[in-house]
Amino acid sequence: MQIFAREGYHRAKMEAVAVEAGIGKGTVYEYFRSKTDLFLALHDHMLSELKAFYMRELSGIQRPTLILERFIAVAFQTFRLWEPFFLVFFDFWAEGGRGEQQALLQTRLREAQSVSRNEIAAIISAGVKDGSFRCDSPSLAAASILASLDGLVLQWLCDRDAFDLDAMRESFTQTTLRSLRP
Amino acid sequence: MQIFAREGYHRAKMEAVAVEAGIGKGTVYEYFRSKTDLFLALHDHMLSELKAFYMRELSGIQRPTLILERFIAVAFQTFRLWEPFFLVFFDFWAEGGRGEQQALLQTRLREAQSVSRNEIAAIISAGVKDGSFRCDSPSLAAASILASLDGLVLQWLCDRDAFDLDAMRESFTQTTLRSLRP
DNA sequence: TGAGAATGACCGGCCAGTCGGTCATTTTTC
DNA sequence: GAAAAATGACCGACTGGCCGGTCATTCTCA
Repeated sequence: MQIFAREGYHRAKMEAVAVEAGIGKGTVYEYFRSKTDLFLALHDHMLSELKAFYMRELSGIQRPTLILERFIAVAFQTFRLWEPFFLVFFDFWAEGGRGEQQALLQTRLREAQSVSRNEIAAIISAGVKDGSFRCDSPSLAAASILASLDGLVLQWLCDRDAFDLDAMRESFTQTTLRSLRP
Repeated sequence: MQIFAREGYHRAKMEAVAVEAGIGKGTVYEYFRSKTDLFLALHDHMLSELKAFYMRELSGIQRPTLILERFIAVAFQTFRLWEPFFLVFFDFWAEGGRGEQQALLQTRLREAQSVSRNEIAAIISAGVKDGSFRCDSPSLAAASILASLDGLVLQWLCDRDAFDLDAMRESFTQTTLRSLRP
């Protein structure tokens, strides 16, 4: 992750990965068939870690409004906490948008997106049911929220200084919750 | 643009660019010092074209509400119209987030971001002044809107089928305008 | 002592960038 | 106005370095 985050997939050298891991280059190939394989494995690992983090942080909360509020807060936390993760993720997006050639990668990307979208949509739906939210299409709303977060982390990473992350979180939370208010 | 969009910066070959342009590889180097130089020039060109497109589509509209509504509509139009552009832009984001090494690129990225943010913020401010909007921080709101659009195009390109662009535009427009309503 | 883990020198494909040369067009000269 | 000279856009074969992946050898440990 260190190497891929710093250099990007294409510039990252297997030699550097081995050195960072404190092993020989050949040893890397004992565990991963190829560079692509390593990269894919890294992605899967990070994604499951991230998911576990969310589960941990959101477990036990009942009211949809609070879950959503907390979700956004946690998302903003991950920006800083998982900065290398997102740097690596950039490469996935860049490749995944290309399609065709990168079928494997694209499949994972889509799956990850749809899983998180469904999860958020479920929370919104629950909120609609118990009257704390009003929303015509929870799925669209979920996609929109996730897109915003993607876009925000992207902007932040491209220009950390121009971005007051805390102010943005505050503002974004308010806006999002207000847009769902009955 | 064709080649960079289809292959991504790193996979794109200068040879392929030359073939696509119907010239010899050597000739490319008569006009661009290096691959990076070509890529940067492409970016600048596309950005100014895009800007011109927005100017054309938004000129003459007076009321802030209508400008913003139209802006969002045009943005969604560009998703389809400028698809290759955004594919290329992915690479810029992926590299620009890396910093250090890519100083030139990052500078451009930041500048482009801040220019568009200021433009949107100005529209919102105008709306606040004439009473058609309510907003504590036009700058934050603008950043949020742009981030959403970035994230949406990203999601769409990664999975065009799972995304009803028109429905999303409709929903996003309503949500955004509602969040600014006094 | 041998089976499996670890190693890093090495190989081969790849590709950005170079360079000597061609040729159509323009300019100069007589 | 025609021959000669100058120009510079264009070309693509070639090179040098880079790096993913391999494999013969060394190491480790039970």
